[in-house]
Amino acid sequence: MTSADVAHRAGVSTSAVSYAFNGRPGISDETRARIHAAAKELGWRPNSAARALTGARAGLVGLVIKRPARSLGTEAFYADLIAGLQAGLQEQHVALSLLVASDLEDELAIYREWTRDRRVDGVVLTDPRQGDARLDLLAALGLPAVVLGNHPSPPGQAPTVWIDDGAVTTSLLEYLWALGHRRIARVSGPEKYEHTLRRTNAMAAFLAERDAAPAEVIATDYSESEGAHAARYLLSRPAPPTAVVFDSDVLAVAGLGVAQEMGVRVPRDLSIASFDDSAMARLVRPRLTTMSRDTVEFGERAARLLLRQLDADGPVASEPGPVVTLSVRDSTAPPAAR
Amino acid sequence: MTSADVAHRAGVSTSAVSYAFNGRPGISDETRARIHAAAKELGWRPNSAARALTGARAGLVGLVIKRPARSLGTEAFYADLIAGLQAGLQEQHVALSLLVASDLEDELAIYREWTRDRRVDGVVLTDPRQGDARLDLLAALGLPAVVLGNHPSPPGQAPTVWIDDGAVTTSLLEYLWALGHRRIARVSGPEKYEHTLRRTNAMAAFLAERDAAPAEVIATDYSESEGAHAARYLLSRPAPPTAVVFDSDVLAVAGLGVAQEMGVRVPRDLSIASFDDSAMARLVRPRLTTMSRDTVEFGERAARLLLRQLDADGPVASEPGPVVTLSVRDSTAPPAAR
DNA sequence: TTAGCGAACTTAACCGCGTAAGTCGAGACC
DNA sequence: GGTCTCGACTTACGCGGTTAAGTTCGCTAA
Repeated sequence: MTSADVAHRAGVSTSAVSYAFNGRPGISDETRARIHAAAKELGWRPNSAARALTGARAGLVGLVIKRPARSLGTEAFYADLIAGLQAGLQEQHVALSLLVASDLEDELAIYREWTRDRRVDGVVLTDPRQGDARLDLLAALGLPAVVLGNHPSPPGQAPTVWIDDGAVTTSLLEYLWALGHRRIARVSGPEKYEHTLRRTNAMAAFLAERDAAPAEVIATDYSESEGAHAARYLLSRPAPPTAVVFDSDVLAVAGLGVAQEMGVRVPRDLSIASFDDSAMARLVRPRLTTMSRDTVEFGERAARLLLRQLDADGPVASEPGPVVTLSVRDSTAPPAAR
Repeated sequence: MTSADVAHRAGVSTSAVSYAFNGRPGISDETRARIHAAAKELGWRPNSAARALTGARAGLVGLVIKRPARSLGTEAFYADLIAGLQAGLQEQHVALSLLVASDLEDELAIYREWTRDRRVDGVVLTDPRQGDARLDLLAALGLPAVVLGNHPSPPGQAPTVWIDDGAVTTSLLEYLWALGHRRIARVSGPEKYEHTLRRTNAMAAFLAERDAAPAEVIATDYSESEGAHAARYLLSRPAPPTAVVFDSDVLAVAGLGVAQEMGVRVPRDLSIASFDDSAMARLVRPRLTTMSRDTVEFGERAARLLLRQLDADGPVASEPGPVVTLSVRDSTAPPAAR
């Protein structure tokens, strides 16, 4: 079953089939329809390897995950993201290829190789940093990309599906502030990530506006152990915070566990809130108040933006991601009266 | 950078390069070494699209996930599995391609398409059932596969990396029995899966051997809501169980939440144990006693078995997966004296 | 001495598609 | 009426490998 079969059935040459399938001019509408009909009858679709070989689409999009492989399962983010990307790509019969890189050099090498072999048509980038080396490399390689980030990307760079973590942070803090919390601490992710910085800055601005003392922020590597450690530290201070926000739900659940062990009642003695929602946040007791973002939808949008970019010749504009909403559950309450 | 460049540098023809790289005879050891040296100097590796086109390796292995896309993130299993597969495949520069199927028909269609396009060299199958239609199709298509299952596969079928869920079940029950539990219930996964059946049978046999009453088993679709529902039902019986085992940790955590809401103290009034370990089991309070299996390792073994099968001409033998061990944590204790 | 043979390579024909360059016929134009 | 142009296709070649079918050549055996 090759394009020759389709060509024969439609009474044309294989190049006519190729032109028809790639939406190129030089084929009358009538013939084009006849070719598509023939292909449909035979159940033919262009062989992806052959297309990749001639420099056309490979029908494959890549995602590099730069985390220690073992930690992948801990967080729902990547799993949800993958599910979303999948859904978005499937519409155009594009598959997703996954690679786990151990460090930046590794990741860059993968992009080089993918480009060299035309293995993928484009890639999805997560966890952007400031002055991200990957963006420069991808631009140099000419490999189309879409970034999951915090703000529209500057012209000339890969488009971003963005969620403004600053605004999200502010919403969450407004809620806690309204409850009456004045000593709010934060257990964050690594400072190198842009979203971490954005949250930090937004929090600082929020408190400054209200003439409150700066928040204590403890950075972690997102691991349970560092989350637990940070929580233990915060709760054993002379004047412990009345509320702690955690950058991920794994951190939050780890923190919750520590609180329970220390006999700190949540939410009575301590309110806990988390960015990042997931099943875990709903499953623990008390259930966690979180900022919930539809990660699957986030992935779907990224996939579609990437496909649009592949179809378009020129640059494509960034676009906002799904709306983030506050899910108030049982882990937050007004601070206990002193 | 093509094989011609390498050939030129080594002073041979491109076919010599091809033979050398594919370990075929007809090339002297000396020449072979020279060719490999030349390739290394130039940083050349065969273009995967071109190889796929001629019917050789595509350098891609497929994994179809047949779960509602939204639920992917809930369970750590797939994420861990993916991480493991990745690690195992990377050794031979084989990538992983992922597809989410909504139902069996979908999944079968994907295998057909992958075969037709030679898109993947082989696939990994999870959640085998009895008389699994996928195995028949894959055999018919001649698409190499590896199954993550419960027992060595019968000759002529795709090899399995197996973990005997029956034995695992028995271990867990022995522990609970030794603690003194006599009314043990179970919240299981869907009955259609082989591992569910194996556990059910093992549990029945275990109790029968000890002249105990058969256990109450409630099947769910692995969702939090059905898990919670099952737990609520069990705990409101006239003579509630003193211990409940859950087939997955999501179910277990959902059950734990219900117990806490109902004022049932864990582990004092009720012991909870789970097959499937993950970060969540360690993060909740009380921490869950689980049978823990290294899912990442499971994936790695599957990947290596698949690669071995691709290299081998004939059939490859099944092999045991990683050892499953009991992790005793805080959710189990002797039953309260009546 | 010469046919025979196997090891070591090379030549050439694909694999299935994309596309630049060519062909052909019909209408436009002067 | 003859040349031009343009749309609609076709021919022919290349992408980067694999591999069946040669081609050498040194060596053995009768």
